[in-house]
Amino acid sequence: MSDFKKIEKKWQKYWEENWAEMYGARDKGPKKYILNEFPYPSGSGLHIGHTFSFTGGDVYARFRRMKGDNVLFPMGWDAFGLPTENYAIKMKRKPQEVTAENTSMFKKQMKRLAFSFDWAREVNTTDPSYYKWTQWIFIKLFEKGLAFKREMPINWCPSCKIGLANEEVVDGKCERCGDPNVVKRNISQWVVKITDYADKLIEGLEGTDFVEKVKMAQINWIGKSEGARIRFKIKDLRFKNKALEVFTTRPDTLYGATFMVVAPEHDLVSEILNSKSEALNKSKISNNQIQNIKEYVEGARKKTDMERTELSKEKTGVFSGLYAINPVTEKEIPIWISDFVLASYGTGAIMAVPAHDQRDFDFAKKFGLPIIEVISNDQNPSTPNNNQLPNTNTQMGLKEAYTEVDNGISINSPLWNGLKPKEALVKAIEYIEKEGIGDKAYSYHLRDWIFSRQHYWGEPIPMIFCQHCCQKIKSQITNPNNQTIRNDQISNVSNKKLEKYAKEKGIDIKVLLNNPGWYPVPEEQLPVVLPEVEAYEPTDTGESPLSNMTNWVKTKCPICGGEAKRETDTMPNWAGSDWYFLAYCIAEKLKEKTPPSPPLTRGESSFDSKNVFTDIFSSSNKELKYWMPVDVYIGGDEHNTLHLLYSRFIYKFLYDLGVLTKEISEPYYKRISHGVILGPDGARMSKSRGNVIVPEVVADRYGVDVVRCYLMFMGPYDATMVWNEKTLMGVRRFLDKYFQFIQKQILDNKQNTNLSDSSRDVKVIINKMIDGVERDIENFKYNTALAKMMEGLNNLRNINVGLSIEEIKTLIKLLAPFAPYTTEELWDMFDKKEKSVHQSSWPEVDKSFLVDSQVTLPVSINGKRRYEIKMNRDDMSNEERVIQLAREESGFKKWTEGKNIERYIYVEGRMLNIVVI
RNA sequence: GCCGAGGUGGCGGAAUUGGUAUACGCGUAGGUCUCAAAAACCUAUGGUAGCAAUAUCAUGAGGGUUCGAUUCCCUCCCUCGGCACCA
Repeated sequence: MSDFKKIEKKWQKYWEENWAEMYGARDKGPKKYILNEFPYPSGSGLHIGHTFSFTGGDVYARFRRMKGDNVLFPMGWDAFGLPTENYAIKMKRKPQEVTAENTSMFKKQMKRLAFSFDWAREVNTTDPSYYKWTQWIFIKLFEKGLAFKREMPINWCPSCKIGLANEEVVDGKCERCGDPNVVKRNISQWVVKITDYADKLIEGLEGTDFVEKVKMAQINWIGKSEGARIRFKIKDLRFKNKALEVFTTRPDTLYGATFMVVAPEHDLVSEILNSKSEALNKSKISNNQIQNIKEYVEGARKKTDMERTELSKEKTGVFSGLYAINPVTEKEIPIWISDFVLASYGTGAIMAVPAHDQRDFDFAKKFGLPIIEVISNDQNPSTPNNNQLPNTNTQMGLKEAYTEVDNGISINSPLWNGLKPKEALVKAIEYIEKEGIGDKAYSYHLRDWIFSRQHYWGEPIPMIFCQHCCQKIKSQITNPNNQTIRNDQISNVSNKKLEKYAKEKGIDIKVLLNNPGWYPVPEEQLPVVLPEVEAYEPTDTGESPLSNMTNWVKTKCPICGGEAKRETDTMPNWAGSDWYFLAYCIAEKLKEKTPPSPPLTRGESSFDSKNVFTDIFSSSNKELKYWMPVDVYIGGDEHNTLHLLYSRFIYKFLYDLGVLTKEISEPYYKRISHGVILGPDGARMSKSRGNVIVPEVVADRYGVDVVRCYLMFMGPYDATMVWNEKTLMGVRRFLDKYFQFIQKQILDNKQNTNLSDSSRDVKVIINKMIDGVERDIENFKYNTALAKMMEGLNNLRNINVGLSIEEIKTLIKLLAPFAPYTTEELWDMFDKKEKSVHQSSWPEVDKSFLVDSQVTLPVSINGKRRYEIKMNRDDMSNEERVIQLAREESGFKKWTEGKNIERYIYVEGRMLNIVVI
C-alpha cells in the first residue's frame, strides 16, 4: 500500500469521531479488563518499547472486543518524576506545563499507532483530582499505624539530592542516575510498614495466574525464612537483665554456637560506648578496647553498602569485651562486632556456628575462635558422644563449614543427638520454647518502605506537624530510642483533645503517640495541592523545595488549633501507580469533582464534598466490583518486583480497610511480561549509542500497520529481540500481498455474481486459519498467529479460486487486530456499507472443516518414519482400514519382509507405527 | 552460591505438550522481467553419500524410560534473567 499515509489519516479521523462507540467500555456484559502499565510521559516521546508492549495489549483488546467482550483497555500517565523536574529546572518552566505538553504528544502518537484505548477513562497521577486519592490512601495508612515517621539512616544520592528506598539502590548505585556514591544519611522519614503484609503478599500469589518467574521474583524478594529467635543472656554487670536476641534458621546447631556477632549499628554497641566509666571499670572492658570499638564502628559507618559487600571475602571485626551464655551448653561465649552482620535483617545479631556456616567459619578462622562440630556427615558416627559435651573446642582440621540440611546427623548435642537436621530442628524449637529461651519465628528480606522524597514534583504528603502537641506528648512519655509505644506507657498520657480526636477518627491512640505531633490533613481539605514555587531545585540540606514556601507550610494544628507546619516531603514515584488500576474503573466519579485549574497555590481547597471518599471507595461500589480484578496485566520485567509488590500491597491494604469488594483479594489475575527490543546492533537502545529506533520514523516510511505487525512477528511476546529491518520488509511484503489478494477477491466477486460454492480445500484453509489465529492470540503467541495467516494466504494464492463474501470478510477480520488501517480500508470496499471492521464479530470456526479431504499419514516402523499413505478423511477414524491401507503400500513389504509384526499403534490422524522384530 | 527461564538450520524462530523435527519469515543460490540495476514474482535451500529414487546422521553433551523423546527422568556443560555476607 503505497498510499498508506492517506489511508491512515482517513481512518484516524473516522475513529476519532466514533471513538466512544468503538472503543469505550460499557458497564455491562462479560467484562475483560486488559491493562498495559501506564508510561512515564518523557520529553522524547513514545519509544519503540512502548509501541511493542502497547501493540500487544491492543491486539488482545481488539480481539476480545470482536469476541463480544466488554473490554476495558485504558491508558493514563505516571507523570510525577525526576526527568520532568530536572527538565523544568533547566528550562525554567513549570513541571505542570511540561507534563501537559508531553502527555499530549504521547496521546497523539498513540492515536496514530491505532491503540484502541478508552480515552474517556484517562488518568494522570499529577492531576490533583487524582492525587487527592493517593493522599487519602496515605492518610489511611497512617491511621492504621502502617505509616510512621522515623529518624533513620537512609540511602542518600548526592547527585539526585534525594533519599532512596532500599529497592532503588542497585549494586550500591543510585538506580536513577547510576551515581555509585550513595551514602547513608540520618533523615527523618515517613516509613510504610509493607512488612506487615509479607505473608499475605506471598499467600495471595496462589490465586493468581502469574508466570512462574514473576511469582518467584516476588517470593524471593519477600524472602521469608523460618527459624527461631533465641535469647542469650549477657554475662556482664551492666547488662545482667538483658538478653541478646538472635534469629537463626538453624536452631538445631545451637550446641555449636561458640561466639556471637552483632552489627556495628546494634543497640548493644552504642550502649557499650555510652557506658559511664565507673561501670566500665567494674566490667572487664578496658579503655583501649572501647577505643578499638569506636574506631571500628566509625569505619563501618563510613563504608557504603557497596563497599561492605564488596569486601566480603575478608572478614573484619572487633571483640566487644562482653560474653554471653549459650543456653544449652551454659558456656561463656564472646560477643564480637562485625559488619558482615546486617543491622537491617533479623535482630541485627547472630549466634555464630562456625562448623556449619561458611561466614561464621571464615570469621572464626580469622580470629582464632573455637569451632565445634554438631552435625556429622557420617551417617553412623563411630563415637556418638552420647550426652557428653566435647572438651576440645577447636577442630582446625575442618576446611569449610558443613552446611547440609538434608543429610548428616546431629552429634555433640545431648538433647537431639542422632537426629537428622530437620528432625533436630523441630526438637530444638520445642525445647527452647519449653524452656522460655526462645520462640519459633520467621524473618523476611523485605524491608519497610521509605516513603519520603525531598523533591518538588511528587504528591505532597498530607501531614501536619504541631510542635506544641509534640512537646506535650513527649513530656508525658519517655521514649528515648524511638521505640514503638507500649500499652503500659499509654496510661501516663492525659490529653483529652487527643483522645477525642482519636475516637472520632477511629484511630488507635498509640498511632498518635508513636508519631508525636503528627496529624493527617483533614480529609475535607484534600487534596493538598502542590503550590507553585519559584525554584524547584532540590537542596543539599535534605529538605524539599517546598520547605521554602512559608505561606504554604504554615497551617493550623487540627487538634490544638495552634500554629503548625505542613510536611514538605513528597511521595515516591510508586505512590501514584499503586492504585491506578482502580482509578480506571471509577474514572468518571473521580472526574465529577474536577479541581479548579490552575492548581491552587494554597493547600486548603474547597471543591470537595465531605462524603465523596466513602462514596468512591466502598465495598459496594459497583464499578470496582464489576471490573476488578485486572484480567491481563502487561508490563516489563523491571516492574515484576517493586511496582507489582507495592501495588498488590496497597490493594490488600484497601481490601482490609473494607473499602473494596470482598470477593477479590488480588488486583491482578494474570501477569504477562513483555520482552525488550534491542537496537539493530544487538545492544540496548540508547541515544549515546545512536541505535535508537523511533516508531514515528519507521511508521512514516512503511506505515503503522507494518510497524505493528513486524513488532508482533519478531518473536515471542516475552522475548528479547533484535531490531532487523530485513525481517520488517518480509512483513511488509506479506501485508501488501494480503491487501492485493483481498482487493482482487472483492473486485472479482462484484463482477461475478454467480460464484459456485468454494471447494472444501478453501474452507479447510480458512477454518484452520480462524482456529489457529484465535488460539494463538488467546495465548499471546502473536508471532505464530501471523505465521498462520501468512501460511493461509500462501495456500489460498496457490489454489487461485474465487472466495465468497463471507470468506473474504473472515480473512479481513482475522488480520484486523494486528493491522487496523489495512483491514478497515478493505472492509470499506464492499458495496453494502457496514460499521467498522473493528466492531464486527470474530468469525466462528466450523470444526468439520479442520481436516483436509485427502489426508497423508506417515507410517513408521519401530518409531522411524518410513513411508506414507494417502486416504480420504472419512477413513481416518477407521483403524482397521488404515492398517489395511498401510499393508497394501509397497513400502510395507520392503520394511517388514522377514520380520514378525508385533503390533500396530495408531494415533488417529497423526501416524501409524508398526512394531516389528 | 541460591532461585527462575532457556540451549533446535547461516539467522529470528515453529512443533497441536509423547506422535511426519526445522512451520512462518530473513538470508543465500538459480531463474523470469529489464539496456542495466532495484523492486516484484517463481524455484531450490539442515549435514553427509548419490545422477536419482533413497539411505544415513542431526534439537548443548552423555545415559535412561518408551513402539516412538526437541518434549518425561538422571548426570554434566553453557547462556540469559532475578536475588545475594539474609544468619
